[in-house]
Parts: sequence; structure tokens; C-alpha cells
Amino acid sequence: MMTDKELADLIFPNITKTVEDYEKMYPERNLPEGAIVTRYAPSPTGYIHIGALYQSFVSQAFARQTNGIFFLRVEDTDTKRTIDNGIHHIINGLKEYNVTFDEGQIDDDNYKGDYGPYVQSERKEIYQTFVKHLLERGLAYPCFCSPEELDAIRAKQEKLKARIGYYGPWATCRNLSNDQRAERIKNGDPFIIRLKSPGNFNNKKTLVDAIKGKLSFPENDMDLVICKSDGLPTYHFAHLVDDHLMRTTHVIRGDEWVASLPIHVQLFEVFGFNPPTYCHIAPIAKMEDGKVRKISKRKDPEAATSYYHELGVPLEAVKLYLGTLANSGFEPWYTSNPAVKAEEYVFEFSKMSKSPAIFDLDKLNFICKEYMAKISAKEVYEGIAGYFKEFDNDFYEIFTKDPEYSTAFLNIEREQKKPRKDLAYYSDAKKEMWYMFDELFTNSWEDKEYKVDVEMLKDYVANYYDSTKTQQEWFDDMAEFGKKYNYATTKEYKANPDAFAGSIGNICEMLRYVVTTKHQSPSLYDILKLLGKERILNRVENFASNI
RNA sequence: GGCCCCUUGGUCAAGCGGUUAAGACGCGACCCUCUCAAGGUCGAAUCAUGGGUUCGAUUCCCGUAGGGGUCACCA
Repeated sequence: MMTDKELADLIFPNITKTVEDYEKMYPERNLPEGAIVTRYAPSPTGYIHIGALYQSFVSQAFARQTNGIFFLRVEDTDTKRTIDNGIHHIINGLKEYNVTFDEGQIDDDNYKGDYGPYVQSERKEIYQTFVKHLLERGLAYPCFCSPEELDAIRAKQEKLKARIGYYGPWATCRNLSNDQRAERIKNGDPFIIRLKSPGNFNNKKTLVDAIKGKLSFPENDMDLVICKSDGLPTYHFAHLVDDHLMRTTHVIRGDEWVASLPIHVQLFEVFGFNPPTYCHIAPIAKMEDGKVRKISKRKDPEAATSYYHELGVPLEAVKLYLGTLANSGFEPWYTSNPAVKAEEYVFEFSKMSKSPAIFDLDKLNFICKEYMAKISAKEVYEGIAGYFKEFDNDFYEIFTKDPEYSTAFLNIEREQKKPRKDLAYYSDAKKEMWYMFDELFTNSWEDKEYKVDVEMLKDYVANYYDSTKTQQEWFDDMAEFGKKYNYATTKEYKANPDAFAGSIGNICEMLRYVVTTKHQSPSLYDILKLLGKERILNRVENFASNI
């Protein structure tokens, strides 16, 4: 009769370390009371989902606000999904949003932390040690069922309306003798390793999730796969080993995992470890045809963080938006604190929503505008330059030719108590200010109906306009000039429209139209000043000859 | 289908047994020394449903409906 120990040695002859060895190697962390140790644990697909950004941003905030640790663990046990450079894209993609790590791979060439390796494919020996530990105690067993046999079991269960899964009487390999197992292994039969579940489906179990609150469910009685045929662990088992050994205090992850909680809790119990605090975050959703659904990588371009980058959205604003979704207290906090960073807010798990939030583009746009108005013209300039350098080099060249000029335009109506709010995205710059550049200025006055007194404007610009005047003086001058052509102040004109040719406002309007080709623009005074007398006159004359 | 979770205006949401049920986005109206963008004022719009418990339920309990998640050698 072969013992469990002998079987374990047969399966893992090269594993000589023990669970205890690893316990000593990765001791409890020495951190201040209440410090949160958490992680972001992506598969290296290179893709960053908006929900993943949300989770990592929140996780980072929790760790930092408690003087804890936020680390990156690469979950590459699914070799089929791993792509080259996937991690490079993830690290750099998150860095754009100021999400950075204390441990794990912290940038393209540097690694940090004493609880590694932080890449699952490099932890094979550790996982196998833990699997062997179970095998030695008869708490796990090799299973030789082929995918076809498993399908057959499932089909039978469906027919009988039984619970689907590998458990109890359905778990046929559970009852093999060790001699039978050894024989099949020696025979070269492929196998995987399952946990011999001690759970009873009829026993209820409750636990408290930091976000969802009290959760109750039946004990897990499925004999789950813990070690795949390639020798790598499944997610569940890797989660147990890694989060225990890395001394994670809070597992912050999407709530698609709550259904796995019975399994995870059981795994910790089997080893006698304390489980971490679970924090299951509701997903970011989307409304489609009146139905709510999780925002999807396949169907929704806006699911990728790169989408916002390409759109020219200020990435800080995306984070601010995510902050409003995370905790309702966040929004009043940042609106009343002009110069703060999103991650400085003290988040609370208990204030996170239990149900999905529908992504609201209108709200994001609003936040973008607020953000753009709050930062300096210089910062806006940098953001715009960065965007166009990547996506429209022609405009980039023009825009950056005279940084002072461009910045001055961006500063119009900015340094005041209620700053101008017309830009939402960096990419808006081109359509908002193209007419400020002679290279782009085209004779495209489209409003053919609109009547302009060209002679009057020529007279005004040539003989009255003075770019050194203050705004008030400028306006007063224009009022004075207006009298010559029988244009009154707005008030006077409104009171007696028939007595005048028009109002000062009408003169401004004509000038604005001629100079910008548009009926709307930022402060005309500032635009004229930036353009300078000569260019204004050119445009007026140009208008006269093109009309 | 089994198991689990969720449900306040169009959206994000406050509320935690007694409130005229906050606030924000969006929407509408009006006001505003040059137009826009803003800003200001006002407005429309919410407790899924049926039973309990209670002097009193948006708040607590149960059922119903609707929604979501999950049932892989994927994470």
C-alpha cells in the first residue's frame, strides 16, 4: 500500500522545501498599525481596462493613505494569454495615470521588494511545495479524467438536474487508491491535481466583505483543480499562496470574484492561514438598449484606458471621475480643494457602491472642463503639445512654434475667479484656436447672410485701434468711435433701436467675425491684442477682397 | 437551471425609523457691462412591488419582480 507521502514524492520528486520554509522566508511584514498591503494583479495582456485602472487607483490610494504597500504581481499562469511586452504596456499605461508600485516590477528595468518573485511563472516551485504539502496529507489527489470524461459528467448532471461540478459521488478520481494512482502516473497518463474538498454544501458560511458587507453562502464541496497539467497553479491556488506569502492584507478586486469566495476561504482554512480582508469592487457598466452591462473589452472602445489618451482627455480628469465613482465624498472634496491630487483623498471601503455604476461621459466632460480651467495655461499648453505631437504633428509644429503666443491664448480669461471653460480635451485646442495661426487661417467666412461694414472696420482698426489700451479703455474708445457711424451703447440701442445703425456689440461682432471667421470666440479684446494691429488690418482687407 | 449579490430622479448619489427625500452631471427657463464658454437664480424629475414589524417606514424582516455576477486544466 502506497502512502500519501510516497505518492507526493512520486508526483513532485524534486520539491524538497516545505511550506514552513517559505513561511520563514516571507515573514509577517513590519508595518504600522492599520497599514494596508494590497496589489494589482493583471494578466500580462498589455491591455488596461478602465475597471482595472479604477481598481488599481483605489488600491493604491488605500495603501498609501495607510502607509502600506501597493505591489504589482504578474499573473501569467495562463501561458496562452501572455503577450510579449504586456507588462511594459501595463506599467507604462498606469504610470500615465500616476499609478505606480512599491514592489514588483516598478518600471521597465527595475524590480523591488522582498516578497518576490512577483511573477507567477517564476513561482512554480513555491506553488508545487504547497500542493505537495496537501498531497502528503491526503488533502489533494491527482485526477486523470480527460476533458471528454468531464464533459460526460456534466451532461449527465444537466440531465439529472444535479449541481454541475466535480464533487462527492461525481468525483471519481477521489476514490482511486494510491496504488492505482501511482500506476497511472508511472504509465504516463496525464493528470491534474484537485483539492479534496472538506466542505459540505449544506453548511452555510458567512463572512464580511469590506465593501459588500455580510455575505453568506454554502461551503464549497467541489474538488477544484489546484494544479494544472503544465504544473502551474490555477488562479484560486495561486491567490492563496501568493497573497498569503506576500502578506497581502486586503484583496481588492472586481466583484466577479465573490462567487469564488467559498473556494478561497476554504483554501485558507485547509492551510490554517488567516484569510485577507476581501474588498470586492462593483464594475463600471454601460447602458445599452435599456440594459445595464459591464463595460466590455470586446464591444466597447471606451473600456480601454488608451481610448482616453487617444481622445485627448486629460488623464488626471479620468482619475477624478473615477474618484467620484469610488466615494461620494470625493467630489465635494476636490471641488473645494483647488490644488489637490486625486490620490490624496482618504477613501473608505464602506462608502463604495455595492452595485455597478454606469459610465457617464457627460460627467467626465464636465470634470475635464473643470480640470482644464483649474490648471495653469502652461500646463494646458504642455498637455496640448503632448497630444498633438503624438497625433497631429502638423498642428504640433504650428502650435509650438511660438510657445508664448499659444500660452497667451490659452490664458485668455483664465486667471480670474471664474475661469473660462471651453476646453474639455487637449484635442479641442485645434478647433478652438486654429484661426490664431496665419498658417491655418483660411478665407472661409461661411455666414453669407451676415452683413459687415468693411469700411467702418478698416477705419476703426487703422485709425482708432490701440493695442496698448486696457480692456476698459478699449471698450470706451470703441464707444467713442461708434458715435461716428451712429452706433450706440447696447443700453441706448436697446432703448431706441430705430435711432441707431446698431450697437457697440454689433461692431464687436463684425470684427470678431472678420478676424476669426466665427461668431463665437473668447474675449475679442484679448484676441485682437494677441493678433496685433497689422494682422488685424490684413484680415479685414483680406475679408474685403474675398467677400 | 443551482448558488450569490444588487435595486433612491435619465446618470452618479446623500440618507442609515419621524427630512419640504441633500448635492453633482445632464435637461429646461430666466438674468448677465462684446459673442460664446462660463457664472447666477429658478424649475421638471427618484425611494421597483406586495406583505409584515412599528404610533410611524426610503430606512428593519419576508415574499415577488427586475437587474447583475458566477458555475473551466481563464484569470
